Amino acid sequence: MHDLSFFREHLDLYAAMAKNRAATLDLERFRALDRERRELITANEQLKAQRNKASDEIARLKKEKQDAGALIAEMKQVSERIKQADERIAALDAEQREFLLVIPNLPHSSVPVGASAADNKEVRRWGAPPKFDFTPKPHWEVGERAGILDLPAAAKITGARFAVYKGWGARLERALANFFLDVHTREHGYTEILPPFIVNTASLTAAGQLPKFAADLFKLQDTDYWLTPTAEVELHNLYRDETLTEEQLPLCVTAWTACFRSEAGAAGKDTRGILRQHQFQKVELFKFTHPEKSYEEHEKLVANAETILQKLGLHYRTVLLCTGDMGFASSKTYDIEVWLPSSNEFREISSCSNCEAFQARRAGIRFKPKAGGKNEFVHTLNGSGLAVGRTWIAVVENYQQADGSILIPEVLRPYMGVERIPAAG
RNA sequence: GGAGAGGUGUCUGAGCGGUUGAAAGAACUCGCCUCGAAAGCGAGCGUGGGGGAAACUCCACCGGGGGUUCGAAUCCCCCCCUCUCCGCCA
Repeated sequence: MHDLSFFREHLDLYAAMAKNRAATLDLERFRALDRERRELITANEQLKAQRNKASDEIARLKKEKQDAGALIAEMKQVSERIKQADERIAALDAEQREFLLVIPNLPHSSVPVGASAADNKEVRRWGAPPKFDFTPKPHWEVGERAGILDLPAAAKITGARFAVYKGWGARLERALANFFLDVHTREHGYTEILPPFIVNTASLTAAGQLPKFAADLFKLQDTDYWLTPTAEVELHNLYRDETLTEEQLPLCVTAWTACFRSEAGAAGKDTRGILRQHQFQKVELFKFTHPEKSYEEHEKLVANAETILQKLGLHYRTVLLCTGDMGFASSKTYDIEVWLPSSNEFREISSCSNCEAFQARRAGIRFKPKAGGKNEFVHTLNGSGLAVGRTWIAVVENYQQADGSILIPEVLRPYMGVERIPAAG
């Protein structure tokens, strides 16, 4: 959400942003709404001041045993007018809030302007694609052959876009999640959090998923509960409506969770294998930072995520998303894309965003400046560190062997207890 | 799920219809004292919004939302959360 007075004074900025992000924005409607609302508030506050004065006067008169009847009668009228104005203002507030809640964040000046993923900018590349003396198979074939992935079973238990991992496959998923958490907590200074996997409407609104993207989420019937689409929601809301001290910043947390997405807009896309699932595991990185340090911290966060791929020896590239491809709440986003040899392409495995004060304002997360002065909103950053399921795919595809076995990267061996997943499963 | 108790400022904790934005204590900040510190003494110390160059001033906020009233932290209703006991359960 945007700061109201900033928004009011920089409408041109938002008009330009809407164009770059392919969003629609009816500024005339805002102007009319804003004008009416402010005029009403001013007038109403004068009435309230009058009522407050009169209340004191009534109290005084009563104490002195004098008649306050006339004043009470007059205030009865005033109160009625205040009540009507309050109702109208509440309606305008709601309307204005709805208006502001669906406007995406302003992109940072370093973000390239563009319409789609085609305009994203590759900023670096690490490693090289592995060489095979055979044709590498897609992960679902390798997984099925090794007996570590059972998609028909998942279809029976639940439905499409779900997976059953078996034996070493399940072990690999668990090993990856543990490895990620260990690296981020021991080497990168994040505090581990294990949050609920179910969140409420307020949390989703604060993080930016609602009200605009309800269709992407699973909602629990007859409750205010939703399955979390990402631990970003929980981690962000850890400090909702709280004021941190400047000394606490940057506050870095990480969490492993399951994530649930309806994938409503992805019908027919990535239907083979487990690339796009309704349920997947992810280790999330999240930072609450000082506004002046957020871009510095953003680079560090991306590096923290990249470290995991380097340790796993997986070839990847890092891409700066253009205005048209960024998420709703983000000011600047890097995607990390890992190499998948079966399709000869890079696929997203992490998305790291600086949301500046956009989410903090929605959630009321401030900090008290050391030097004194007004409390300010923190900047929030989030990123996958990494998506576990997609890393599973990358390991299985990049380390598959001609005989159907899968070599385990060195760093994972302590977690797996073996050097390779045997061909037979 | 049943029965009860409770949610007030950074914390503890008063208030239970009218100078209460909120007593008191603690913490914190500044000053005095001290070689320094502790104790002591004096002063300050919530958030958001409107107006003003500023001094300052107005409005809102005592879990959330409604209601009663000239006036609500205080009375009534609904909801949420916490705690205790019982039941159930991983």
